[in-house]
Amino acid sequence: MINKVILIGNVGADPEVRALEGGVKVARLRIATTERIYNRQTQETKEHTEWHNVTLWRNLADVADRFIRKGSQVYIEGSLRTRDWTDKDGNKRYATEIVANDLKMLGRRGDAPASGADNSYGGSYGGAAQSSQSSPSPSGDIAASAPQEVDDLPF
Amino acid sequence: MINKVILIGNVGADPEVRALEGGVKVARLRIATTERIYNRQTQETKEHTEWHNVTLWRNLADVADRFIRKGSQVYIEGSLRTRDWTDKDGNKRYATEIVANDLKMLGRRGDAPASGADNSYGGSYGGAAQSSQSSPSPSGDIAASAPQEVDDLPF
Amino acid sequence: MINKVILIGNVGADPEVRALEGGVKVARLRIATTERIYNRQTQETKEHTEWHNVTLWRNLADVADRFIRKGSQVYIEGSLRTRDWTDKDGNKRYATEIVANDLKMLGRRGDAPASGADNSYGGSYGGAAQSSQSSPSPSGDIAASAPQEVDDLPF
Amino acid sequence: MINKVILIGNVGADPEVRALEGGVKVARLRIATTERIYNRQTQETKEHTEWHNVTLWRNLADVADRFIRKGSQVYIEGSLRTRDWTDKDGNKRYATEIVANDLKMLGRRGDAPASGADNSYGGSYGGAAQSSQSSPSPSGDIAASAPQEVDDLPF
DNA sequence: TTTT
DNA sequence: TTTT
Repeated sequence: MINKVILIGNVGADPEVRALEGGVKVARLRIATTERIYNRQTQETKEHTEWHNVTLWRNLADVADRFIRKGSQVYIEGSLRTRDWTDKDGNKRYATEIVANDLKMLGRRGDAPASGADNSYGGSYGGAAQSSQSSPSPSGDIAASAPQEVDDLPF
Repeated sequence: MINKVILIGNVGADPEVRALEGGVKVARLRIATTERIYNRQTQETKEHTEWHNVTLWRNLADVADRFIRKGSQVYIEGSLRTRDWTDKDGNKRYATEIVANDLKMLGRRGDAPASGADNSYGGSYGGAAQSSQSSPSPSGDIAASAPQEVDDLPF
Repeated sequence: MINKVILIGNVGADPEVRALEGGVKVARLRIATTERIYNRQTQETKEHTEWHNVTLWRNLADVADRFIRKGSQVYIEGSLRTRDWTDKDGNKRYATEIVANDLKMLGRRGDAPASGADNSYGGSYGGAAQSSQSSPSPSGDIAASAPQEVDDLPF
Repeated sequence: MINKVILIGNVGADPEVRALEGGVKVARLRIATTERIYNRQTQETKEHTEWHNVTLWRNLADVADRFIRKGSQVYIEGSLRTRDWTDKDGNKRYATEIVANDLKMLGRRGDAPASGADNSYGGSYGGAAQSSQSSPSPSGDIAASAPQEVDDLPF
């Protein structure tokens, strides 16, 4: 009835983007959420990083494609989906992913994702990606697979 | 950084509960979240049910053990955790679960999980379940792995 | 950037529903969320009830109108909105409300809101409301101001 | 039963911090959440900024005091609380606030809150603030009853 | 004003 | 395997 996931974390690699037959765009992101856990017994703090597979469709895929790079900090809202199949050894396999329905870029406008600040992008993307990199990388509120509409709200 | 899941759904089977060496209690729940999806093209409404594996520890496991039965409607808040191992065929396997940090029972006090709708509590559960059934079955706000404490809040 | 409220609670009174000029429907709900707070010092448990003003528009208003009654347990997702005005004494006044973008009814189908099970509804609503009462009162997944659409998703 | 608020936004001013008798620390933040709303009729996009009053206690107040400045981007999780009183004109007054139970700083480590983008920290804050500014300003995951710090995230 |  |  309610199946909701909220993530804030860093992107582990540039998004994988492809277009399905029919032109529908899909993107896939790996997102790390790191937490520190204090063990009262041993008085030690341990760090645990969890990696999440996020799938984005259409507009959200496009936003990811244009603005998200390895190292970007993002907010994701979505829902859980587990796919299953039978592998070559005849075993039932499962993979759980988050299907996004919202995506926001965090940090300030000029934020350099990852090591991109100091260099490294050099020539690795084609013209379009290049230019979107050099254009002002928006901070949040891009996105919205279903842009809100209003007509006569009295406020 | 933020790794949060919120579920509202129905429990597919009585909880599996066990105690680890050391006495720590763990429970496992299967929770179904069903959504209806309207396809504008075909004008059809399709239903999709997603099944979630939820793990509860200590107090939350105890609450699940005592109050949750097949059919119960519950609210779960928790975080995603993916375990991995190598199976007998040498393949890397993954399983994603939700580790609960909050659990509330939904519906009203007298709500019958599952077939209880017809008022057939009388004898319909075994001894143990009986007694937990006949004790005041709380609606919500049981739980709390980390019970809130207050001492001097000025409100 | 993110302004999100999630409530699960009981409705304090039947919804107030009206139609604006132009036919747009609006409903207002009062929702109580009660929590129990344990004070370790005094070893006492105190209960605190918080009352929330929820505004619902269009489809959600219609769902509230038809299915929600005093005592209903509901899930609300929405966002915070504070209105301000100047009162007759010239003071700036503020009122904060939750504008809903999702609404689900909790509990099982046959759940009686409040004391409605044993009586009281009798004749208190007009024909339409009556019939909607006697029609299957949906548990959840009614609603959706923005119904999901799918056309070519590969799952 | 569930009374949950999630905010991501920018802080409008340095936190107001004070200590109650007994030494308990409290901080108050003003947080702006801005959304863009597309009006299909007029094909215009309007921007709306909502301001939230957030109250933080003890550890969270301390974190706010040390690390949050005007312009900081933050994640807040908390619950709604409405206080009421009677004003000098005898009117019942209400004020709604969010009592935080989690706080994370967003953006990367070196992120300059507000006008800091140009590296102009030099002398712009008073002594105490200075030192907290010059200490490693963590990006997120400080905070909370279980303070979390990061310095060497590999991405 | 709801619920437990 | 739940619920509607």
